[in-house]
Amino acid sequence: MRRTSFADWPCSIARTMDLLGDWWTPLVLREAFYGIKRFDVFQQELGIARNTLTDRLRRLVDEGLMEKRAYQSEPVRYDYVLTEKGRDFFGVLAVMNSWGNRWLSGDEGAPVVFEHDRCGHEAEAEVVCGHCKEPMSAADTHARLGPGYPARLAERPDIRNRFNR
Amino acid sequence: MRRTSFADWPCSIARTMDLLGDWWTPLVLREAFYGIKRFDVFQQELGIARNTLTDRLRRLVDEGLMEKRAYQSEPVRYDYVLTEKGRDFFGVLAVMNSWGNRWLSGDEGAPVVFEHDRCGHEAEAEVVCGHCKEPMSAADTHARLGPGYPARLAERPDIRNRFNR
DNA sequence: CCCGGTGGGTCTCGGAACTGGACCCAGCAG
DNA sequence: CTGCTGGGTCCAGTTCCGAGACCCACCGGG
Repeated sequence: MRRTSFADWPCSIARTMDLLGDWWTPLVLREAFYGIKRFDVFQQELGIARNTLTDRLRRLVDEGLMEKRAYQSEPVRYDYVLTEKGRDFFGVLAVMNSWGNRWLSGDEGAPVVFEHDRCGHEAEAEVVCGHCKEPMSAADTHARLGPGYPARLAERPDIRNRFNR
Repeated sequence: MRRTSFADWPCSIARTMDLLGDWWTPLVLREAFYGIKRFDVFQQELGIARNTLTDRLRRLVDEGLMEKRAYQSEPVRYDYVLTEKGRDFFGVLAVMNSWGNRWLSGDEGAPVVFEHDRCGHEAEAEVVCGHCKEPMSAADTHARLGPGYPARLAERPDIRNRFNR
């Protein structure tokens, strides 16, 4: 009775969660963005069990978000660096950080803030429409079937209903 | 030996993952953004086990992302609607959707795309700096200690090192 | 008055996943 | 030849997850 897999659902959110949707994976990625590369450092900073870390790193490598590199030989030692696919995931973490700063901080304020080097200011991440660059919120955005949506499913009345407004 | 809790870590990403970091919760929220309100519909659309759904909805209500409302009495029937905190989570899902569309779609293209009502165009979500409104990426952003970071921890050399550039 | 349907759940149980800790191995430094 | 470093694997115990059965209040029909 294995966990149901979302990898084949026609939904990028489900697919993303299938890849990264456990408690540790995003934190491993966060460490990687902080510049952590080595197994031991990941392990110490996160306090994660070594086998669990092995597992997460392997999955991230398999899925192409990180790369395992031998950074020396004799003795051969490996480290883990982000690929472009992995670096591109930064946006998700940044938005998650902003949401958490807004809603989960106590009176003392945000634990960690971002600074944007290009403008030199402290700033929260914001989500905007890729076309008009205006903020994008649930109220002014809706979903449509894309080209990759299975035609067979798109016929179903509940699906049509959901995407039809 | 319960799962280690991230709720008290000085990191909004960890706190967010502690709340929502299982496979189902973001999908329940996705359904809510599609306009789903009722228990049965969540259950049928996701194919989630009923007890698991009960659990996820209860946590979302406890954490203030959703609200349980009696929408009729005799018999009393409940539904679940997003609160402001929950609606604000849309950004995270939108960015996750965009990332998945970019990296996890096959040849046939994205399964679901967003349309931004304000400009009327199909558009992917983009993450920008809240200050200068320019795109924010891992390369041009770095993290700093915020006011809510515990002073005691901030002393530690590994922590100082991490946030110091 | 009883039969079944609807909506929103709870109970049970087997299998999977997470955790902590012990163990492993190659190279090298003392 | 002992022990340390770095990058792991193996194992046992506990907890969590998923499927499906069961529950209960109300309603409408015959």
